[in-house]
Amino acid sequence: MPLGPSFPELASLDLFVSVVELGSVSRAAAAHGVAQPSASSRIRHLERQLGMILLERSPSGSIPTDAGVVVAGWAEAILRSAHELKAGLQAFQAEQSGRLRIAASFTIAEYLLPQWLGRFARAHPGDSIALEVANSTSVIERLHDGGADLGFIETTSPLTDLDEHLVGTDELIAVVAPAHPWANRRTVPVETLAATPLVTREAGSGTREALEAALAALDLGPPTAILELGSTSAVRSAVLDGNSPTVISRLAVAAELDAGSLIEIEVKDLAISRSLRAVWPRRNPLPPLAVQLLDSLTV
Amino acid sequence: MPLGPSFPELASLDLFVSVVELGSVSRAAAAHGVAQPSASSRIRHLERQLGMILLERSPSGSIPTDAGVVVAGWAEAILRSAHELKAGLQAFQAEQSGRLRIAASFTIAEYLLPQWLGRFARAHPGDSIALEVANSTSVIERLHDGGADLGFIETTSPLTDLDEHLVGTDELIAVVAPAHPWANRRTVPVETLAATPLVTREAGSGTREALEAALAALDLGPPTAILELGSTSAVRSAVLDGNSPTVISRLAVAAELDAGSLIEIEVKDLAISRSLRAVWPRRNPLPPLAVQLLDSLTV
DNA sequence: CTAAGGTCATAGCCTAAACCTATGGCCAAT
DNA sequence: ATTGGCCATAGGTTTAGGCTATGACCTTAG
Repeated sequence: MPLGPSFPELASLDLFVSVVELGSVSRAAAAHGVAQPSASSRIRHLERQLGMILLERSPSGSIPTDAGVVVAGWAEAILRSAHELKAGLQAFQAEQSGRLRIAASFTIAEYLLPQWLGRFARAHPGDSIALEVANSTSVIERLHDGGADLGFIETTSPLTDLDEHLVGTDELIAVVAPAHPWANRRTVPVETLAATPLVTREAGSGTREALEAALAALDLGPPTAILELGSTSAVRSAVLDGNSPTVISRLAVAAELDAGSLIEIEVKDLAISRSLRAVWPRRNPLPPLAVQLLDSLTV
Repeated sequence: MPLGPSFPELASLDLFVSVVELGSVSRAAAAHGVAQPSASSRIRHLERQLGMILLERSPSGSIPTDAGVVVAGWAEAILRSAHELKAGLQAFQAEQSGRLRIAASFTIAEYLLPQWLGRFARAHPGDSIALEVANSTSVIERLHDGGADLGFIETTSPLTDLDEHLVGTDELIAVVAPAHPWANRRTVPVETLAATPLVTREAGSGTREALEAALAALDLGPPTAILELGSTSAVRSAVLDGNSPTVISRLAVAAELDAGSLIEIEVKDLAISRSLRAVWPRRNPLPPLAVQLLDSLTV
C-alpha cells in the first residue's frame, strides 16, 4: 500500500530530528550543510504538513513541544532503518576496496544483514565493508578463491575446509491471508497442500525446488501453480490480497505474521528448515574485523 | 548524523517497492496516482542515484534484478517504520473521533506505541484510533472522566479503581560514550556517580526527579549538572559525543546500547525501575477493540 | 547600560527537479 | 495481422526548494 501523497520527506524528518538533538535550527542547518532560512522553512513546511507545532522557538534555541518529542522518537525509527539501508548500499557498491569482504546469500542479505551492518557501521565508523550477494555455492567459491573473507549461507549439507558458526535459522512455511478458509483451521495435512493450487516463484527458484523436493520425499508430486511470480515480494503481496496459499521463507513474512496480515498454517509431516551459518576458510586467519562482527552476532 | 545529500527519497523507495510487488511500472504508477512516465523517470533516477540497475524491463512487465531484490528488502524496513509513524500521526491527530481512545505516557508513546499501532492499523484497517500523550496522572484523569478508553502508564504506585495489565518494564540506567574512562570498568559505586557532573534534563523533569529521589534515599545529594538540556534526544546526543555520563531511560537508548555507541554502566546499589502497565476503569466494560489490542500485546 | 553575538523570520530572486500529455517502439496473445 | 499491454522519449509548465540579504528579538559580556 502506498504511503500517501503528503507524507513528509525523509530529509525533513532527518532535519527535524537534528534540531531536537542539537537544540537549535541553526546548528541543525549547519550540520546538514544548508542555509539557516532553508532549514527554517523546511521545518515550517513539515509542521503545516503534520498539522501540529513541533518546536518552541526562542532566541536561545528551539526545543521540541510535547508532540515534537513524540514525533521525533517515531522519526528516529525511520532514520535508523534508512541508515541501515545506507550502510548496506555502501557495502554493496564497495565491491572490491573494503577492508572486510562479505559474501552472503539472498535471504540473509535481504533480511538480516542490514541490521548487522548498521550496527557495525556505527561501532566502526572508519572501516568499510564490501558485500557481495550470491547463492550458497557461489559464496563458498568466493571464499575459496580469496574473493571474500567471510560468508553467510543457508544450507543443510556438511561443509569441508570451512569453519562455521550458526547465526540463525530459517524455514519454509505455508501462509494464507486471514480471509482464506484455512486461516481458521491453522493446520492442514500435507496431501491437502500438495493438491491445492499455490502462488509460487518461477520454476528453478530455490524455495520452489526445496518445496518440490520435500513433497517428492513423501511420494507426492509437485504442486500446481495458480500464479507464478518472479520475486518473493510479488508472491507475498499476491497472497496478501489473494485467496491462494503459498510456501515461503519465514524470514520473508516475519513482519506480516507479526502484524496478523498473514496467517501461518502448520502442515503435518512437512518441515523444511535451514540453518543460517557464517562460514570462512579454515586455513586463512579470520580478519580482526570479521572476528568483531561475529562476536556482535553471538550476543 | 545527517543522512547525506543524495539519499533516495522515501517516495521513490515506496514506488520501487510497489513495482517489485506489482510486477510492472505502470501498475505501480497507477497505485501511486501518478502518470506512468513520471514513475518510469523516478525509478531511473533512483537507479542512477544508487549506481545500480534495479529492474529488468520487458514488454511484459518488470522484475527486480538481484540487486533490486536486496534493495527492495531493505527499503521495506524503512517503509514499515514510515507506516508506523503514519499510523501514529493519524491517531495523534484524531484526538476525538476515534473508536478507541488511548491515553499514554511519553516514554510508552515514543518508543513502544508506534509498533503496536502499526500492527493494529494493518490488522484493523477500518477502525481509527485516537491517541493522547500526557503524564501518568493526566492519563488516569482521562480514564476517570471518560476521555479515554485505555491508558498506558509507567508507575510504581498502586492503583485504585483501575484494572491493569503489565506490558513491559523500563529502568533508569547510567550510560557513557565508549571513549569515556568508565566504559572499561563497566561498574561504578553510587557515590562516584553522585559526585560526578552529569548531563541531565532540566530541573523538574520526571527522569531527573526520579534520580534525585533515589540518591536522596541513599542519603546522597543531587548530582551536579555539567549540561542541562531540554529533551531526552538532546541529552542522548550530548552523551554520544561528549565525555560526561548521564542517567536515562533504558528504552530511550536501547538502540544505541545495541549498536555499541553507548555503554551501560552498572551502578552499585542503584536500581530505578518502573513497570509499564495498560490500565482501564474497572467499572466500564473494555471496548472490544481494546481487548484485541491487549491480546496482541501479550503474545 | 550598552554592545556583541546568538537566535529565528521575512523578502525576493533563481535554479532545478518533477510533473503531465503526447507519441513511438516493442513484444505477446488473439 | 491486429490489438493491447509494456516501457522510453520529448517538450513544455509549474512548483518547490535553495540562497543571500536583512530585520527583529533576546541573552550575555564587558
